[in-house]
Amino acid sequence: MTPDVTETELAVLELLWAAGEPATIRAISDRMYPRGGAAHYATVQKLLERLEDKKFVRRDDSAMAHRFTPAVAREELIGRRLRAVADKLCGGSMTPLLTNLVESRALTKRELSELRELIDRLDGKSADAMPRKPRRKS
Amino acid sequence: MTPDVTETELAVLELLWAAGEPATIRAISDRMYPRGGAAHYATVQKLLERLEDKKFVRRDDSAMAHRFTPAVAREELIGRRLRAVADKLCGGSMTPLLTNLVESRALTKRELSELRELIDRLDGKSADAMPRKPRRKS
DNA sequence: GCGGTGTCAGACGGGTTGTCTGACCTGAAG
DNA sequence: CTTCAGGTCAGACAACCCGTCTGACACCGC
Repeated sequence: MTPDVTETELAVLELLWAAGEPATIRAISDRMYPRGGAAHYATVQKLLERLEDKKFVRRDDSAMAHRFTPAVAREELIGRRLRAVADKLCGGSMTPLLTNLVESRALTKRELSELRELIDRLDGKSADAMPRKPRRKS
Repeated sequence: MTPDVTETELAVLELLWAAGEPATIRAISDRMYPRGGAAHYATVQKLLERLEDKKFVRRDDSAMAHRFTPAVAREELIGRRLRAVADKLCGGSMTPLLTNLVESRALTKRELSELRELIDRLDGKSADAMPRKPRRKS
């Protein structure tokens, strides 16, 4: 369930994301393997086929040269992998990931304050308790 | 470089973490495969060997029954995987992970405020020259 | 000696992954 | 019509990984 993409499949996805519009196999192939022959073309073809199977790209086969577009955004992929980490290592809870990130000093002061802003915004929006005030009901 | 552990290898690591003290192959094997034979024992042996190669466990071979202890903490593993995600999907920057995590609504109000506490603590410790608008405090 | 308990090296079988080949289809140029 | 460039599809292929398992050997206490 909830499959993941391979390294090379990810490279294809990256190109699709970068393209911003439906792309053909040749377009991808030419970028991935400049002066690559028919074999490389076929490789890309197979990668796209597998990506389609896993629902990571959509295929438009109305025209003769099929057009492919990403079916998931990069953030979606990030989310999946984060959830995978949380599932396997934290019993599904995301909090340890957060604390690990914050404590690892991998964040600049600037990022820290950005994060604080984010929390404040979300805290105010999604929930019902405002600072210092008791809750209301929706 | 920077190898990762397999699903089953992780199971072994979990047992080592849970044990809290150096454990022998048999101890692990008995827990992983109750009423498992010599084959399962050998499986655990191989798993530990590979874990040792990857520097995830340390081996004490002074006594006849070697004792194994984890060489990395769970948080370390979490950190590695997070960094892997960041490297492959965010060009190495951790920020997208953060925003994704926070925006995914996977956090309860309680966790949010805990996180805020953490940030406040860390931010205040590392440098406190930054004036901040008053934040409610407990 | 012998059985129980270790260790170590290595094979095996299935699955995945990237690569590549071949047969077929189609539309346009010669 | 034939040819041919460009597509599509199915499938083979080698290499690798991973969990499993086997076999040979070492050590100890009885």
